[in-house]
Amino acid sequence: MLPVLPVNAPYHHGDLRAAALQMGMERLANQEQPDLGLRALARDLGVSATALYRHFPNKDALLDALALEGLNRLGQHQAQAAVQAGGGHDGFAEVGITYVTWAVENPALLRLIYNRIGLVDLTADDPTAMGEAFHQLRAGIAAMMPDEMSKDQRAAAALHAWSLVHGLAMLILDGQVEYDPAMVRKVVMMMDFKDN
Amino acid sequence: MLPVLPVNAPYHHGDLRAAALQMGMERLANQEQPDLGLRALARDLGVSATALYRHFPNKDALLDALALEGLNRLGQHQAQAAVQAGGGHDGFAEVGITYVTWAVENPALLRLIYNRIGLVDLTADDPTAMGEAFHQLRAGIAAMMPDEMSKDQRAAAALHAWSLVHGLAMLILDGQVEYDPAMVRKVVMMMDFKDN
DNA sequence: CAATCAATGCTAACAGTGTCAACATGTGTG
DNA sequence: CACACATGTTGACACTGTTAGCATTGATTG
Repeated sequence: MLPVLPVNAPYHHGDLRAAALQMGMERLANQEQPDLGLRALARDLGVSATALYRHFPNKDALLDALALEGLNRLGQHQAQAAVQAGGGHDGFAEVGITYVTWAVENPALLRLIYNRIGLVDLTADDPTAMGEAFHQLRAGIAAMMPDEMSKDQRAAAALHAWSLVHGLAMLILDGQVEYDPAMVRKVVMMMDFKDN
Repeated sequence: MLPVLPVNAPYHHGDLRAAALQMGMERLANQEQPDLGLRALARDLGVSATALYRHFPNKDALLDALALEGLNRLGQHQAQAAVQAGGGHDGFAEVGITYVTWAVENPALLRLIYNRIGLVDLTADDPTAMGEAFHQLRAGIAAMMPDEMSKDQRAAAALHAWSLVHGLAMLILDGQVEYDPAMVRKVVMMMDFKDN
């Protein structure tokens, strides 16, 4: 939380952009409702509030950068879980459990990701970095669906699975459901794709 | 959006509390990202900003009141859907589809509900009105689970179903998934409880 | 090496917010 | 009628994001 001294200091006060992002990520990791205000961040960085405007056009851009970093971390985490878990129903369920677990361990970050993604036009011609990272996450989910399904079935099944784990994660994050790893496993394993 | 003249005017300027809530609900119904600021509301109500403090201790209390109203509407809507749909797998799926549809039609309100509920202590001795309304929604879901299940199974199945529809609704609201009623039906109908 | 220039940072200010204290006004009751 | 209380207003404070203008540092170039 104290001012961070970056290793690389190419400019007269250091790599402020990286320092700001690092401090933001720390807050997202350590606090349920982190204060990501520009002034508050700048204060704890030992810098004037307006200095951040040399690195981000506005507050939203800073939040987007944090969300992108989080999205990349989530994507990596999920991809790694996918190779470890292998295929089949149980393997896929394992990946879903991983998603919920990550959400529980990074509540503020996950919330930021989805808050920010909601504002991005995912159908734009020039896809943003965030749209790109998000697309990869989606593709990873779809790739795990059973081979014998038709294309439509796969799409529906992927959405079904994603909705389930995302909804469960959100309910836990919002405090409606007490977090219980055994319960999470039970609920996710319950998933089966009725062929109708 | 213009100043609202209440029918009952028991005090010298009218029932400001009801007028504020009504205006808030209108904004939640008509705008994706409604401005629920105290000053903005008061301005459009034709009243000074601090007047609202005679009816709500602070801004959060106003938001809570709006969320409670939304929660009650959602609960009523779901209860009605439950009696219409009847029992069984298809009946339950119908109720789930109703949930998603309501969410799509009331995006800002649903978001407010879940944002506010996250801040409520649902295990408190003196349950708030919101905790109460929320508990009823939960009970309604659990009551629809198949009779032949054990208590634990029923709890898991209820959470499974709730997670699915809530997650699907959230993904649509956040813009990751295009809203398509047929797709929603397909995804929800896919639900089946594997007995493991 | 010295001069220039762009990158980076600072101060001051503006509009907006939630909130409090003090004052004003209308309403109902003894 | 007079009093008390509920309600509404004004003014102020601390906070926020943001912009304009000025200062400083580091890198580049003659």
